[in-house]
Amino acid sequence: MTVELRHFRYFVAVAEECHFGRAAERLFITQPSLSHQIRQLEQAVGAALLERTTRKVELTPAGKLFLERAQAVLAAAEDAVVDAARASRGEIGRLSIGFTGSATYDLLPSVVKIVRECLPHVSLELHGDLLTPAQVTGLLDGRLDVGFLRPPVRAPDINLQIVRREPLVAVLPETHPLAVSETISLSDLAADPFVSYPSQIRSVMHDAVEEACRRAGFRPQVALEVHEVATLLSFVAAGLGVGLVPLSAQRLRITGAVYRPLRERSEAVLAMAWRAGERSLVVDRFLRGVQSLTAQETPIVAVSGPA
Amino acid sequence: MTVELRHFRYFVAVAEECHFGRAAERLFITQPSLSHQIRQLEQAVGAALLERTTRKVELTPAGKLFLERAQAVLAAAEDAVVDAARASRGEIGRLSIGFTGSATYDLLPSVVKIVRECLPHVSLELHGDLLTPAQVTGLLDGRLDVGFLRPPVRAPDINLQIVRREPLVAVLPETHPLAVSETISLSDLAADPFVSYPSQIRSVMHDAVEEACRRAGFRPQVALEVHEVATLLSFVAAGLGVGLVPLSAQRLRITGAVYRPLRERSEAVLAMAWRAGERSLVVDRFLRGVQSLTAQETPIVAVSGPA
DNA sequence: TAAAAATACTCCATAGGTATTTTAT
DNA sequence: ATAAAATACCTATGGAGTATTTTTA
Repeated sequence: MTVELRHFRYFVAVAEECHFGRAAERLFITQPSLSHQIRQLEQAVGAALLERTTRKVELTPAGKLFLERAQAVLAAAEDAVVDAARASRGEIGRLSIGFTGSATYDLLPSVVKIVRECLPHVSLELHGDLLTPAQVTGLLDGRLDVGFLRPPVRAPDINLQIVRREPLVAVLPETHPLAVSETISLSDLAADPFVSYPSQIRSVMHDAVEEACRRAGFRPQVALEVHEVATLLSFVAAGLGVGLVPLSAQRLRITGAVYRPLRERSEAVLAMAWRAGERSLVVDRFLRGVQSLTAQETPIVAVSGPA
Repeated sequence: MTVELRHFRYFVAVAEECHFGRAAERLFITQPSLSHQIRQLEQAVGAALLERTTRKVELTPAGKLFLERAQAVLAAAEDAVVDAARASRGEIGRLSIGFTGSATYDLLPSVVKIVRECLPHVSLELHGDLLTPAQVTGLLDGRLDVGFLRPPVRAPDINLQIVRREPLVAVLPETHPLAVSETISLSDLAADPFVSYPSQIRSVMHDAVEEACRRAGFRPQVALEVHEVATLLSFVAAGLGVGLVPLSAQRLRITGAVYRPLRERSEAVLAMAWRAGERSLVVDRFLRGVQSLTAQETPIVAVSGPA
């Protein structure tokens, strides 16, 4: 004999009514059938759950405990069904989103806003400061649903959409001679030590910096390599060198360092990534939400001049 | 169609195996039967839980959520059965015990000790400072399983067993003239104001005090009535009168008041009470535990002379 | 084309029904 | 004496089996 939900339902009815006849009526079955099922349950449990005489039915201590548990089981089973239905309609669910370092700061509020508006009952799981390769593996093995990262991504099965193209800006110690200029030319920094991004792990920001400098006619002398924009800022503020960051990182400020726009054209691309075969309604709605924002050409972060 | 535990079991197997054939094997049923049951489940839920092709089976987002819930439901159902069996064997359970004011202080540690030894997995619920009538109603309506109270109890369906007979001792302000004596005679207190127990609600301690004084040849002038021994002590310490308490209350001390044994014989009886029709193994074992202690004539509290 | 899920049907185990007996107040 | 649970036996729903078809990688 295996215990089924039926047994729980029947037991709860009898325990609540303290009467087989009334319980049977409530369950739309006959009293003998109910008696039989309760007997089966007691046999399966291996203990008496009800103390019955012909005048009254009452719970044994084991029955009292079982009643509480049975009610919990029935509620949990019901919830499982209802919530699965809701999840299939995209009403509830979980969304796991990854951010590359700089995007963490300015994109996160917009993302949270989109989710709260489009997907009110979806819980968010946010992973900041993930470099592109970490996000790609996260997407592929299911730990992430959506990633905000810097291309290129060399993986099939990952869809990409450019969310933002933004210029690089220079970060200078406030004591730097050029800190007095409104804008600066990248070539003026040719002699400065650079705080840049990891070269080993093929960071895209590293490449962007190298490329910008190459076009300005020099190779930067990299004094330090950092993983996070915040670290870069603190090193620049300490006077250890100059750096380049995406415009959006200007959100993040630190005393002792200033941002200055570059006269040269430069570009860092931020893209949104997701699994090509994505089925989830929740992810789908989120993607649409982000797309509608970027489509209307409203820069998610309004830039208000040099910091 | 009603969802049964069977559906949960089958779904979990398929979700874990990601393969109908293997899951069916594991469940000792055939693949078509399993397919049919899963289909029923999906119909009942009203959502696709599995994405199947002939090459692979994978979970939809709703299916992922349902898998977690289903596993929880199955575990809860299993636990309900196992724990009910344990409860019937008295291995787990709850025990709710009431104490009269004075017994709270000296009996509680012994009670906890008995439970920890005889009933290791039983959780204790303790209710202190309950007068006899409150305990009797608590026992009758099931809020208490056992009570330690002072007789008499005028209710059928309640079993009583005397746990301890103890003399009364006098509590005097330390400034009282008789506080210098080793022992005192109750009749010497005939002129003193008394701090005593409630007369309205037929407190047994009140009767015990009245009776002791009557036998000593006087009626006490009751200056104050209190509900708890601790309150009595503080009033005596404040010099508002003298009082009588059961010997066991000596555990409780207060600066400014002293205990003195009485030369007269006096007696306060403490009894253990429980429902006459008690079925619970847990209660039964507890009662036996207490009985074995009182039977061997070991006073639960050793008295070490006047305080 | 081959592996695996779905479909079509058949069968019997058992949930549930009816009639009756037992039991405790 | 009677209300209510247990027992005995019967019925039929539906869970599970066998054989087969459909699907897609």
